[in-house]
Amino acid sequence: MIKAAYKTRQQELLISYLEESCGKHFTAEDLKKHFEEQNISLGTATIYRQLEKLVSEGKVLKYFVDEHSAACFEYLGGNCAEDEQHFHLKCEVCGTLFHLECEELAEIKSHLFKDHGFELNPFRTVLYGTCQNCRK
Amino acid sequence: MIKAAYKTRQQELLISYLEESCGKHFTAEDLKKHFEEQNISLGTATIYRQLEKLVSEGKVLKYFVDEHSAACFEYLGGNCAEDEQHFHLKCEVCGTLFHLECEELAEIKSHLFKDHGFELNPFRTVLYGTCQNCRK
DNA sequence: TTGCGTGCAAAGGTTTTGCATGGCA
DNA sequence: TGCCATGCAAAACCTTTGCACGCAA
Repeated sequence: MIKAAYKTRQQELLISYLEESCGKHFTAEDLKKHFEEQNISLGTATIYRQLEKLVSEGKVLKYFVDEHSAACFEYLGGNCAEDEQHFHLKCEVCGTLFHLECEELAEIKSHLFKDHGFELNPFRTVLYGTCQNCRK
Repeated sequence: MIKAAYKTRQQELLISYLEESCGKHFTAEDLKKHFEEQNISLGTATIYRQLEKLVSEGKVLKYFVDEHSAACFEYLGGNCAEDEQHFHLKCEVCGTLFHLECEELAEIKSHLFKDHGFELNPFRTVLYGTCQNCRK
């Protein structure tokens, strides 16, 4: 049984703002404030529910900058969502989000699968570390 | 000004249990339950405060598996600290947290480093997916 | 005796949930 | 009309903090 998935005004507002802001990241509160400033009402629960859906579709990435502070969300865009074959690297120093090419993903993924029976979900996985620039 | 750092019964109990359970991970709640089962009283705040101290001393590792669920703690001190470099695999279905062996870690890590200049932080990174059991 | 550690309960912040209402198809 | 999405408030959740008391040195 498949859910109907209606289109709503709130959904469109949220997605369209995220699309505009590709490459930036937001907390749920950031988003709420943004719409408040425009006198657009968007409930917190709605924001979380929409974001969760987008995350599970691979259109938005969710990650954590600080240990126990709010989650960050970042739009990955239509083009990225299409092909499943990429990883996300998050630099803990500068905060940049990198996209890792397919070959490496395939390598790691198949390694985990063959040797450990573990089927990796690249949508949800974020590799944390330090990028080239920040290591200097 | 240096703090006095008293030795307490609770502290000893906690450390000794962690030492026994080297290589395993716990949430604060796991620890609390463990001591409750033995009819040993150990307040939640005390557990957090002791763990925090151990983390800052580098004897215990603290990491986050799921977005907003409890932090995991793992003893690093003493004998097992050596090369206990491992990855964390989290099954999205059953919720189990697995520890991945060293060789694979090294492989993935050096790959990212050599080919992408990215220095992976294995403590912070959790690989999400589906484990062998849950794929059946 | 001094002052750190403990334990309880309350506060803190983020996210989820229940439920009535609104709105898409 | 049927049923999903929304929004509010309350609940849930983990963790931190305030404060009085206990206990190590």
